[in-house]
Amino acid sequence: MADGRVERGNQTRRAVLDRTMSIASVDGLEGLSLGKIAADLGLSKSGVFALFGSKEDLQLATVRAAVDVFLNEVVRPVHRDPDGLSKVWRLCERWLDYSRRRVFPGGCFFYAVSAEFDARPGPVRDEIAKVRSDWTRYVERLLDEARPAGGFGSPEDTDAVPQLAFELMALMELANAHSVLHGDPLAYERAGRGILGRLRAVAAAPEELPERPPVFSSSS
Amino acid sequence: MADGRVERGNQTRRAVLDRTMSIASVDGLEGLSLGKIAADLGLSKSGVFALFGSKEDLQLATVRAAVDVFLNEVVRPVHRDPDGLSKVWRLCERWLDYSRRRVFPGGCFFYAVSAEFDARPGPVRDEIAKVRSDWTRYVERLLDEARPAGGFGSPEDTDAVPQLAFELMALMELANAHSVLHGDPLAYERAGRGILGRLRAVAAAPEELPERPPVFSSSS
DNA sequence: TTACCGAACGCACGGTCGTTCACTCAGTGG
DNA sequence: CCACTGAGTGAACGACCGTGCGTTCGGTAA
Repeated sequence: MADGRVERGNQTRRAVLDRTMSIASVDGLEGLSLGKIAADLGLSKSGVFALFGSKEDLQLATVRAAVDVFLNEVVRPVHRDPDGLSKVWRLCERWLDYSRRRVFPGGCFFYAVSAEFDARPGPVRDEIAKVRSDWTRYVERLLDEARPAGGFGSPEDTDAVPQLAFELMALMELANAHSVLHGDPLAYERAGRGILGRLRAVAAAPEELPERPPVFSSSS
Repeated sequence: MADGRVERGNQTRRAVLDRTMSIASVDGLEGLSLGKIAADLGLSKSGVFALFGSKEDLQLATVRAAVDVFLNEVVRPVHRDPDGLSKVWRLCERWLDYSRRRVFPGGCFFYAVSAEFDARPGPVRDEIAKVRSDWTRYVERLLDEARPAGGFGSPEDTDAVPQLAFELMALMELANAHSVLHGDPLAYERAGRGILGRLRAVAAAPEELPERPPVFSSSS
C-alpha cells in the first residue's frame, strides 16, 4: 500500500500544517480558522476539518509539526558535534539564527504559543509544556556533557547546570521577543553577548569560545 | 459638573476593565468578548460596547489600565528609594513578586499581550511596544543612576547599562513564563539568583546586595 | 420647567466560527 | 470483479461575534 490515495492525503496534511505553523506563529493557535486555511489552499472547509478531526487536533498536529522544524533548524545541525561548551554556544547560535531568520514569520513558534496557552488548561497546553521541558532538558544535558570536557562549577553544586540553562534560555527568548516586537536585530547581539559572558565565566578554557558574538545590526 | 451620571459611568468602566485585565492575562486581548464581559457583570452587550466605542478601544483601555496596576505594584513602591544597585535589586524583587503573586491571574499581563500582538501591526501593538519601551528605559535609567553610587563598567563603555538591563529583564520574563506554564515557583528563585549574580558582578560594593534571593519553593 | 447629555437597554443585522452529514470519487486489498 | 476505505465536496446547523439603531431613564445646567 502507501501510494495514491493516502499519500495524497499526507501531502495535503503537510500543506495545511505548513500554513498553520506560519499563521500560528503570528496569530496564535486560537487564531487558526478552518475557513481561512481552506480558502488559502483552495480546499473546502469541511475537507480540511476531515483531515484532522477537530480544531484541537489540528492545533496539536501544528505543534508537533513545529517541533520537527525546530529540530531540523536548531538541534540536529549541532547534534553530532563534540561535547563541550563550544557545542552549547553553537546550539545557542543556531537558536538565535532560527529566530532571526524568521523560519516562522512571527519569530519563535514556541514563544508565541507558550505565552498563548500557558494559563489555559487542556491538551494543547500539556503538549506545549512537554515540548518545552524536552528542550530544557536537552540544553541541560549538553551542559552536563560539557562538564568533564570544559569543567565548570564544583562537582557538588548540582544546581549549576539548570541555573545556567535557565539563564541562557532567558537571554535567547528575550532576544526573540524584543526583536519581533520592536524589529530590532540588536537584541540578538545582546543575547549573544550575554550568553558568551555566562559561558566564558564558567569555562575552563574560555579561549575556545569567541569573545564577541557576530554582529547583526550594522549601524554604519 | 462631574458627579452623578458620569461618575457612575466611570465606575462601570472601572469594573469592566478589572474584568478585561484578568481575562486578557489568561486568554489574550483577542479573547475578550463583549458578550462574555457583559454577562459576567450583569450588563447588556451594547451597554459595554457603548462605554468604549469599539472592541479595539476596549483593548487599548485595558492595556492602559494594566499599566496603572503595574506602576502601583512594581514601580511606585521603590520610586523614592535612594539610587544605587540596591534599588535596582528591589525593583526586580517587586517585579518577581508581582508575577509570583498573580496580580493578574495569567501572570505578567504584558508578557501575555506582547507575545500575542508582537507580530500583528496595529494600534494595540503600537501601544504595547510603547509601554515596553518605557519600562526598558526606566530600568536603564535606574542602572544609570546607580553608576555614580555603585559604580560599574568603565565610563566609556556606553553599552554596559542597556546590556545589563536586557539581561535582567530576560531573567524576570523567563521566570514568569516558566512559572505560569509549569506551575514551578523555583523559576523565581533562579531568576533572583541570576539577577543578583549580574548585579554583584558589576557592583563596587557587593556586600550591600544579598548573597541569595529569598526562597519561594519550600522543598522541605 | 425646559433642554440636553450620557449610561444602559433591547433588538436585530450580517458575518464567521467549528461541526455534522450525506455524498462522490478514486485507489486498495481480497 | 467486488467490497471497502479515505480524500474531498457542498450545503446546512446552531452558536457566537462586533456593531448599529432607537429608546428609556436619571442627573445636569439654563
